[in-house]
Amino acid sequence: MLNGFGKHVLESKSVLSDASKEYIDSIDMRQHTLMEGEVVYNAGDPVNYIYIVQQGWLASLNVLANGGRQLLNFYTPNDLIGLEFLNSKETPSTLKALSASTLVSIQRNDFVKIMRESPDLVEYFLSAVGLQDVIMQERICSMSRMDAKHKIVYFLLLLKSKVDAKSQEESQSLFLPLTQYEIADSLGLTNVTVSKVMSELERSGYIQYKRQRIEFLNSLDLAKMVDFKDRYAQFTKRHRGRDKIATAA
Amino acid sequence: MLNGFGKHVLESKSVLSDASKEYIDSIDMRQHTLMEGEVVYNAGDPVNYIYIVQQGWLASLNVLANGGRQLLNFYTPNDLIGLEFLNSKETPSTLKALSASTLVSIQRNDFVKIMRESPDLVEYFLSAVGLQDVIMQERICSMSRMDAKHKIVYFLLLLKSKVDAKSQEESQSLFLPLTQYEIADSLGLTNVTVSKVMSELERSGYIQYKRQRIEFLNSLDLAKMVDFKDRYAQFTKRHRGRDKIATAA
DNA sequence: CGAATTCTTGATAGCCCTCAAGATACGTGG
DNA sequence: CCACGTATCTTGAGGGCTATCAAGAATTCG
Repeated sequence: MLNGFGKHVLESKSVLSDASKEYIDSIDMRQHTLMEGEVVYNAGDPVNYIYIVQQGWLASLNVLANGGRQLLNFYTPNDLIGLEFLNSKETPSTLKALSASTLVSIQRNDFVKIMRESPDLVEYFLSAVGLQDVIMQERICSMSRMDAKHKIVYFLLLLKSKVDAKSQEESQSLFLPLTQYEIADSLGLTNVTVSKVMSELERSGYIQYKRQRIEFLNSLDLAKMVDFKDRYAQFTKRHRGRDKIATAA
Repeated sequence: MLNGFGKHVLESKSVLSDASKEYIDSIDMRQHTLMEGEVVYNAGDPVNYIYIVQQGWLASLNVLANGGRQLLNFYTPNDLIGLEFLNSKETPSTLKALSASTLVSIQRNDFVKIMRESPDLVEYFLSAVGLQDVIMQERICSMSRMDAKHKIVYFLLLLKSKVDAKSQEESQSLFLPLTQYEIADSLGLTNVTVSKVMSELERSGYIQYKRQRIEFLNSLDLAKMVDFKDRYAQFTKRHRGRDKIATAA
C-alpha cells in the first residue's frame, strides 16, 4: 500500500464519494524505480497494470518490422499510462524510461473497480483518451503531408504544449530529454535530418537549441508556420474546475 | 422521436437498467439524409451532437494549410461518431459523406445523460475510444516508416478488418467506395502513386482491383508484409458477449 | 584523460511528387 | 441506345526532398 502520490492523482480527477476514497485507500499500489532505458512492458505483454508517472520521462514505442523504432507517446509526472488499452488483452506498444523514473502501478482489476465506484472518473478518463485520440489524428496530419522542417516544428510545439499544460504556465524554455535519434524516431526521420533542421531553425532565429534544452524565440510564428492548435491547453482549461492536474493518458 | 435504429445501437452496448431504457426512449433522436459529398460539420464547429450511422460511408478529414486533405477515419453503419470530442468545445475535424448516407443525431447533453445513467455504457465507450487511439498509433507507425506500397497494403487491410469485424465474418471481397484520390488523401500520397501501386499489387497477384471493389487473393501474405495486427477483430471478440454490434467510435 | 555517445556536415542515390497527356468509366440528355 | 462531357484512372519524364553513407567534431561520463 502506498500513501500519497498515486491516490492523490486519482482523487484529484473527480469528486469521489467517501466510499470510493476508502476504497482507493485500500488499493495496493506499488512503486517502481526505473533506470534510464529500462523497459516496463513490451508490446504484446498481457495487460495487468495501469501506471502513474511520479518522476522522469517515459515513452511508448513500437519496434518496426524493418528494425526501426517509432516513438508514440511521451509520459511525464502525473500522467496515467494504460487507459487506452485497459480492455485489451495485450499492450499495443512497449513502455520505456527515457530517463531515470519512478512509477506507481495499480492492478487492472483494482483500477476497473475504482471506475465502477466513480462514474465521474470514467467520464474524465473518456475525455482524456478522447484527447489522446484527437492528438494522434493531428499527428497523422503532420506526418503525412509536412516536410521534415514542419514536422519537427510541430513536434516541438506539441511537447511544449504538453509541458505547459502540466505546469499551468507558458514557458519559452523546454527541457527535452531526447536525443536527436529519438526525435527522429518519433517523426519517421533520421538523426541526420533532425540535426540539419535544428541548425536551420537556429540560423533563422526561431529557436536556440542545446542538448536537452530548447529556447523558443518566436513560438507564435512557429505555431502559424504549422497551423498548430493547442489541444492540451483547451483540455486543461475545460477540466480546470476540478483540479490543477489535468493532462493524462 | 425515433423508433428503432438509434436506440437499438445504444441499448445493444450494455445491459441497461429499465430506467435507462425509459430514458433512452424519451430522447429526441433526429434522422438526417445526406447526399454524396455533403458535409455534416466542419472542423471548429461547436460540439452539439453525437451521430450514429444508419447507412452509407462517411469520413472525418482535415483540410490542411497547404490546401491538401487528410482523411482520418471512416464510418460505416452502426458506428458512433463524436465520442472522442464529446467534451471538447470544437469538433477537431470535418465530417463528410462519401456516399449517400443517413445519420441519427443525439444532442450532446442527452448523450451525457445517457452515460450518467449507465456506467457500463461509459466503460464500453472508453474501450471504443481506446481502440481508436491504438489504431491511430499504429497508423502513425505505418505513415512514418513505410514506403507507398506498404502504406497502401496496410490501409487496405485496416479497412478490410473493420468491415469484417462489423459483419462478423471474413470476406476476401471488399466494397470500397473510395476514389484513388481519397485513398491518397488518407495516406499522404498522390493519386498517381496509388494507381501505380495498385497496378503493381495486381501484377504480383496479391489483389484484384476494380473501381469500388477489391478482391484479396492472398491476404495472409499481405498481412505478413506489413506486420498487420487485427485490432478490430480482437476488440469484437472481447465485447461479443454483449451484442453483435461491437465496433464503434 | 580516454572511450563512448551524440551531433555536424557533405556527397550521392532513391522514392515519390509534379506535370502532362491520353485512356477508361460514368452519367446525362437526346 | 447513342453521343457527349465529366470524373477517374493510367502511364511516362523530370526534379526535389530526405535516406544512406561516411568522416570528423563536440559532448558526456567514468
